[in-house]
Amino acid sequence: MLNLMGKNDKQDLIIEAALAVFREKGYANTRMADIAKRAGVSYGLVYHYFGSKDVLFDVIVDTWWSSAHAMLDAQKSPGVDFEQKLINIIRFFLDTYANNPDLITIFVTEVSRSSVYHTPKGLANFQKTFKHFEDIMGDGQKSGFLRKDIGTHYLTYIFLGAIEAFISVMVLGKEPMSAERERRAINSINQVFLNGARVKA
Amino acid sequence: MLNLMGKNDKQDLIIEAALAVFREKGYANTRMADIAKRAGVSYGLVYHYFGSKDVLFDVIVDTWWSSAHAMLDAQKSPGVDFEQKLINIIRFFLDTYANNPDLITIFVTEVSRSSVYHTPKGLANFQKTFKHFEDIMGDGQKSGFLRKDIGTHYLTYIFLGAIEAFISVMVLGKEPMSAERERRAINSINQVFLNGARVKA
Amino acid sequence: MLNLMGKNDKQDLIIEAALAVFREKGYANTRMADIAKRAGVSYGLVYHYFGSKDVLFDVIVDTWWSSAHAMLDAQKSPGVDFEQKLINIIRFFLDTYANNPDLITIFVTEVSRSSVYHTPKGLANFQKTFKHFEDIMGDGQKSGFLRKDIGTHYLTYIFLGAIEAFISVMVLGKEPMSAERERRAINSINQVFLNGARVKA
Amino acid sequence: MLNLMGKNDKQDLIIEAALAVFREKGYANTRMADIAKRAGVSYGLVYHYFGSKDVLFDVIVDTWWSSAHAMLDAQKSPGVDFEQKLINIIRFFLDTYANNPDLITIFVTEVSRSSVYHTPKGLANFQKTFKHFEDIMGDGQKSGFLRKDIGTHYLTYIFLGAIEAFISVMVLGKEPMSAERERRAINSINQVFLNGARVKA
DNA sequence: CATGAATGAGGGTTCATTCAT
DNA sequence: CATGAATGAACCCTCATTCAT
Repeated sequence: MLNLMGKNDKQDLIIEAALAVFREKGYANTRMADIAKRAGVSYGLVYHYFGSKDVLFDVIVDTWWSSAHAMLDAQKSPGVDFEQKLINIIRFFLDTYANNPDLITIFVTEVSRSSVYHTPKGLANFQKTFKHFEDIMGDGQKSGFLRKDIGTHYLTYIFLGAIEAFISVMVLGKEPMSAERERRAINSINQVFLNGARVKA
Repeated sequence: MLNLMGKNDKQDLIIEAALAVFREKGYANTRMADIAKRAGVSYGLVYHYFGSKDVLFDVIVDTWWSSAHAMLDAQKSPGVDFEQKLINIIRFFLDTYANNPDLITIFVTEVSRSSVYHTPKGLANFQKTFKHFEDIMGDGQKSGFLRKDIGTHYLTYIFLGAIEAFISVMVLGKEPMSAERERRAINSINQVFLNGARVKA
Repeated sequence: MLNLMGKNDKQDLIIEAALAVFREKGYANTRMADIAKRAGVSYGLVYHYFGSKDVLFDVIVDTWWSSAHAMLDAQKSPGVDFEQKLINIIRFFLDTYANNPDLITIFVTEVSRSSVYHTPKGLANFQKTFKHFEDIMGDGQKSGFLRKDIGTHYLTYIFLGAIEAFISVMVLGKEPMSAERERRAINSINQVFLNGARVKA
Repeated sequence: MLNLMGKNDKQDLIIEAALAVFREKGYANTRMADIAKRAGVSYGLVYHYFGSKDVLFDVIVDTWWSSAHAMLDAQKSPGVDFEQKLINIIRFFLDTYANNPDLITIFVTEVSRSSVYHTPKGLANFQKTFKHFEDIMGDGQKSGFLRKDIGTHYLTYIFLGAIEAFISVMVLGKEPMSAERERRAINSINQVFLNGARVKA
């Protein structure tokens, strides 16, 4: 399933082992020896390929940010219906949770807050993502779809926050994903974000 | 400003120093020596009062959870207008950010994801909080204020997610809080959550 | 029962607590705080009276050596029957075990080997005791009671070794003492030491 | 001289250094840094091989108990003359003293009392040894060589006590061993144990 | 490529001791 | 006499990283 480096060799074994161990124990409690053992290689080899624990973690984290940025870039084409864009974005996160739970768990538990706060690179990636969202919200306002009396910042808080909260609860509760759950999540987030939670008069 | 223990003695100095250092460096990179030095006390005194780094951190984290649980409990009284409850909740987070930025920063960067995922106690606290939110949303549905076609889980994702996203962005960007910003945040989150982001027909 | 210092006050409470804790945990694993807590006093007071952990331990150990030296001195009077001397000596150890098990346990487990080997004072006390035994054996040879073809060193090894082995087994096995057991022990040690273990022709 | 692990590598260097340092300073006052320095290896290598100070000590102590148990097992063959068994046992201790004084010194000063009293493993080893001695004494009684009116417990106290006292005095006095001294020790212990110290009528 | 022995700086923790009250 | 808050040197252990083979 996963083949981050393009070569199905020891490097991939190490990456996959690292994903599993980082998810289970968190960055601070992960030992390079754990990763090597899980990958079935000597731990000299981990250094041969990745140089340091930090670099290995970065490789994984970059995988995440790259895919997120790519997905958000893809939503910039003006031809797509706005509501469909929102659905695409939600679906991207849910699919990642379904297909690569280790990766998104690491993102949620190790990167989304701590690493973003404590490293310049993390902050830059976060801000880039946030900017993507704001741009999309700005487009929605320009096209007359979204209300203009709420700043794009706030629209992003609500929409991104909802997705993140959903994913986080799945991760924190280690809940499995299903097609039905995915359908309902997309619909609910979309419904409330666009139409509000209040009963209409 | 802060006086968690009710006595303005060495224990408080240590707690305040710990808040500052944990926020600056994160749990993993915090040295007990840093805390002692910042508090202006000897190395051993931190252990005299708190026993271990872990316990010291827990004391701080418990402060947060306790105040959050207390605030949410207070919203359970049926006499209060539902929309006012939402505003109270949003305001609690914003006020904490304004008055105790170290505490909420530690919560956002060290506790809200990582600790919740990796410790049973963290998970329990999170689930208790989530349950509080769901109960409130359930009350809103029963009273006819909120739509019933969206589950309380999803309503919570949207509302809690929005608040958390807002606070997180403030924390991550180290942005200052102001009365005007607070007013606008409350209004925006409330508006979109209740009425939706879509332009009305 | 025990009143080592002659005053039944805090000092005695501390000594008694120290006896109990040193026996339970051994010197290395005994905390001054444990002793203070067991005695029901603040641990500043332990220092007030005894100055240091080392001194406190020494006070206890000296109690032992003093009583042992005094008993052995008392056996020097020429008027006493030699076999009775041996019995007196054996009985002294057994009675101490019965009346002050903490003290003799500390002697066996903490002093008799380790402290004797590692401290000059311990060695001096041991050598003084050994000399006492040798003198007694020498007297036994001079009076024509003991064989002269075995050096007093070796006679001491056998006799002292037997007593020590008996006491140690009691201590190590935490076995209770009884009058019957005491009678048999005295008789057996005496019998074998004087007449040998071999079946007579 | 000593090669406990069968490979003359770093592990052996560490074991040999540990023997020397544990003997000189005792367990409590031994620093892992001392052992590493004495062995001429880095600090971490001691942990690489032995995991902890405790384990390192245990490895050494197990060496002792194993050899003692093996020797005692070897005396169970019925074909050997009983008096020769006693001599073999005495000689084993004296030879160990001559060939591996560090090991037996550690046993006498750190293990024989304190560790036996304070650790279950130590107690079990001691009891196994004591049982060996009792069995041998029981065989001596059955074969008609030893008197039956003295329990095997007491015969063991006398015989084992004598050996231990002899070795302990050598250790505590740091006395050198010689062939002549060994011959005399064996003869004296054997003589008194079998025939008694009393002048025959 | 691959191994794992070897390194050593770093950090949490302990606990005997001091001293102001 | 009595207390216990305060001190800080000492030490065990961890683990990322290096490097000879």
